[in-house]
Amino acid sequence: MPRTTVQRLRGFRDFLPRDMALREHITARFEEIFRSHGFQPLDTPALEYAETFEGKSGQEAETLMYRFLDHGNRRVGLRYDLTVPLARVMAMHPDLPTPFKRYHIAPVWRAERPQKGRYREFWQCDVDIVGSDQPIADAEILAIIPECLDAVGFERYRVLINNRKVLAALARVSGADPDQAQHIYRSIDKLAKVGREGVREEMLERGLSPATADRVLEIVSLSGESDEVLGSLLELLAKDAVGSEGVEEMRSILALVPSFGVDPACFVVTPSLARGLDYYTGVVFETVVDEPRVGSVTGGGRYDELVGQFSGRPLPTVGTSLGLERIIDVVEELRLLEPPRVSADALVTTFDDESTPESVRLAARLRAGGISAETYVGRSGNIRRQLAYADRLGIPVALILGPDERARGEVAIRDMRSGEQTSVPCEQAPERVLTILETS
RNA sequence: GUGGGUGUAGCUCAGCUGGUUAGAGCGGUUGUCUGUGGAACAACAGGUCGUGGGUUCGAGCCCCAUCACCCACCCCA
Repeated sequence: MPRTTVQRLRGFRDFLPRDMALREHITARFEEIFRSHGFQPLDTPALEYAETFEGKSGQEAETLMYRFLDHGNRRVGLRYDLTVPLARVMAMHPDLPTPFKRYHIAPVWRAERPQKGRYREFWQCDVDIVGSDQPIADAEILAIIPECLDAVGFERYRVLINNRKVLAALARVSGADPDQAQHIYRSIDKLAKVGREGVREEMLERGLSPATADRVLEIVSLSGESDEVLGSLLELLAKDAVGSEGVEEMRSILALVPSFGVDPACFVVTPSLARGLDYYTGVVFETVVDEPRVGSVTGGGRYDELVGQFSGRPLPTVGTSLGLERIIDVVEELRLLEPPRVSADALVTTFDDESTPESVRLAARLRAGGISAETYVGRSGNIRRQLAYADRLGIPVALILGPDERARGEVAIRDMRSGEQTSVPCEQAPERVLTILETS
């Protein structure tokens, strides 16, 4: 028989049960937090008209989109992020009450060269608030980031914040040509990576004058307490109305964040933060961790024009994306969470074919009592093999229903961790199993 | 898209300067053990040495190409 090649597409992964345990645990925590803030669930198709995604995120992003012709010769594409589909949904459902708060946990696809912390199919956990231009919306999104990261054990991270308006002002104030603005953003974004000299060199290479480059560097190198940096920024950009507005926005947002119950110390105003996606119009932010080096684990910002690209009627929106696999990489590397067990709580063994129905009924009784229970589905008999099965899967309780027990209307219940085993009347089985589960 | 590294069993690897039938540990299955897991012992299964070509009497080992994976750049979650 000819065999099919056993191969996965590059950058695509299988998630085995041991992987799923952690993934689901983490997404469940995020979901809990999102819902506790009143965000509602949303899902959209993986595949959409290519046009939906085009002209939204930027040139760079577009080259990374999976696009192709379907059987009906339609130009289609796999979603590149969850933000653009949200904008499309808002435009298609103008009756949705605003402000609209939604979360969306789903895979996205990018045809990049895979490497550490980077895959072609990966999951984003997005929260967005559509239809509010108020600082409280930005503040709530920002506050949720540390709440989520803390919930999965993160201890050291920084949420960098900047504002596109400040960036635009920076380009104007330093005397660059308007068409050089993009070059400036590109270069300064690498400040932390290549240092001042590296950024300066790159700006000169891209045709900026030394005087302009130095002025850019002066502003971008500001660091320290957020209040101080904001104050200095305001002075340096005083002549620029939009830039000053951007600074004030950050000030009012950061002033509100502590009221959400998060420690403001993790937020760092970072004038060099640019972010690549074209649709951002106001504050932008991303979270970085120093160890392990996985790049940013979250990214987001305010995009007030994107919905308007679909409906003609702009809706101010702010949101963020948490990168599931990078967060998992950190959690695994630093052993921040114990992966939960995904096996059943109890295994009911089958002694022989004749008594198997009784074992099946016992498992059903356990389930009715709120215990996840499976009956061994391999060949009956050979208790040794069945206990080994429970052991391998990490099932903490095994039940044995042999002739001796049946004669007395009992069942033997074995605590797989301690090896202790006692017989109890069948009716008491759920109670006994629960006791073992609680103590382990 | 650009640069670098690596490809031998499911996993981690060994394989002496090219020399008969390619090995180990772990894992898997089965048995010792037709009423008891984690241990031990034994057996078995599993490999066209990534693929194609070349050099050679002879290639897992040398050369070329190609593919895949990893790392970095670009960009990003």
